[in-house]
Amino acid sequence: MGIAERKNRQKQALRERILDAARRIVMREGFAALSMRKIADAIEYSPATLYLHFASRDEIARALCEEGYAQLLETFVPLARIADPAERLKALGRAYVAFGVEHPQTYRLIFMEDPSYTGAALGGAVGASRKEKGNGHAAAAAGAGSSEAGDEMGNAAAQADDDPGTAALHIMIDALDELRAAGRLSASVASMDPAVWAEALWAGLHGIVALNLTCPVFPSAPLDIVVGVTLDAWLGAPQAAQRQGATGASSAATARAGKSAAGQSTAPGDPTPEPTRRRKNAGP
Amino acid sequence: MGIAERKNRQKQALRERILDAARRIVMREGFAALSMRKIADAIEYSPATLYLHFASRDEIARALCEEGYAQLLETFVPLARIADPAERLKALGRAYVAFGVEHPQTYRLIFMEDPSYTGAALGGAVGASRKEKGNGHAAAAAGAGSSEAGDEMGNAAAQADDDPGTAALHIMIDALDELRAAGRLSASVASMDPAVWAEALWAGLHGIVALNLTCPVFPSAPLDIVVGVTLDAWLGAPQAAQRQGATGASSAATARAGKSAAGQSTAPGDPTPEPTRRRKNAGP
DNA sequence: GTCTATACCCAGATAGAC
DNA sequence: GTCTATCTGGGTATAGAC
Repeated sequence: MGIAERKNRQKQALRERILDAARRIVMREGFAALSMRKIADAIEYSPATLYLHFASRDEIARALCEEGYAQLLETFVPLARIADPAERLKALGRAYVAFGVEHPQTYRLIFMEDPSYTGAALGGAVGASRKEKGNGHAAAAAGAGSSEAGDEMGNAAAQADDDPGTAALHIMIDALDELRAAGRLSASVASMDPAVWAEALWAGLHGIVALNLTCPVFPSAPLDIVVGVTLDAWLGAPQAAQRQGATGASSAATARAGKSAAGQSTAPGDPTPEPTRRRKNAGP
Repeated sequence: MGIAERKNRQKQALRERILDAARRIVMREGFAALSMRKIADAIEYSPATLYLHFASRDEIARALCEEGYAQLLETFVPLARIADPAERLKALGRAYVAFGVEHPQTYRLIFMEDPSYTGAALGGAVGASRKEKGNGHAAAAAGAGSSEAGDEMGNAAAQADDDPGTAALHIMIDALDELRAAGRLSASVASMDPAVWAEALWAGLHGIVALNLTCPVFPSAPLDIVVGVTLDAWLGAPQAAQRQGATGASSAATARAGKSAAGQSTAPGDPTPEPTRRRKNAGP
């Protein structure tokens, strides 16, 4: 019967309208300003109607988070095809920072707001490249040998069945594994546990984005420079360790970062810019 | 006349009680849960009374921030006396992370909440080691040569007249300058702009703390290990770059980090622990 | 200085008419 | 399915009595 299906379509359509409105509010005024009333107002429905589609404001927030992770994943996917693992990883790092800078409220929501939001889309992906899932917490420091086990399901693009957040992180982890397998890590970090290495790099990038969103005096140098320096520090400035006189940048890779991280189009298809700095009280 | 002074003392005392109560609420339930009503309730005064001491909730928040920065500075001061600049910088880094982990809500408030809070206590300190104050934003990348200018007022401990936040950051920057002057930076980072280097290191540490507070799956390895790896990456694992077989840690320095960052006493005199993870709705 | 009382705002969520 | 109306509870801030 087509009738039930049409009703279903309509229901889905309204659900999308709700999420659209919610996303717009979050992008404009930040997550704290998101309220059921405002959403209802924006879509010209009564507040009560929202509860026919979402059980609570929290559920809407969670849906927005998933969208955010998917959005981040989308900017990663094309970069996953870069052949050279080091270049790929650098491109991913720059894209990660660019995403945070271009979608500050989205980034805040999925990575800086609430542990339950951040955790929802991350099924314990980090630190367990191909280890068992379990809470690898206890003895993770002694797991350097387990990373070259089987290769089935290991390819980045094939992980789309995971949730987006996990998939995005796997793209990074896979690149790291390749890099390690190729023995291309700079001498000073080659001996470390890859999982720790990955988390430390992630922290570095997250720190750059987070400080940029919250700390007015950061960075004093252009953002791309700081990003380039961080990537070089972890991935190793290609070979020549002794070049001196270069003040801020280290290589062509960093120079390119200037373009890619500052420009607005890291990946195709994001129609919605968010205001760069959040004002104290965004509302009128 | 002693009468006016006594009244003044009483007024100051109540002000302190207000801040005490506010601090306790923030530590227990997070900044978002701080309200005038709750403070008034805690000190058994009427809400209206609070407005005789603070113009708004925001003013209370700002006062709490200053306290937070001062608290952070206190944990830095004793470490500023470590002679070796590399060791000093590592100790500072570990203390920084330890502070964030031990006082999550305080750290959130001063570094992750609102740009105006974070900016209030930071008079443009970063990136301008001894340069003029002005917004060194534009050409900061070309300033590698200006760091050994004059030494008057350059000593870390002498900067107590600055606001606490700035002073704390200057302690780190000074250590970096010394390290650079001594030519002790690892080869791969020796050629960089010190200001950029400092900001990137700061971002790395901030990222570790921030992810630890917000991302449930971070880190999978013990925190101290990740901190140690980050410090080694930026400060250089002392000399031996080729040691292999060490899985997570790299040196005695990292091993020590395990103790200092995990233990509860980085600095003397903080009486108030905060719950480690923030629950979604902390209130009953 | 301190209180009570209150004005005025906002929120999330639900009951029950249509 | 959608609405109106409402419950319940929170918040900032102020007026005016004491």
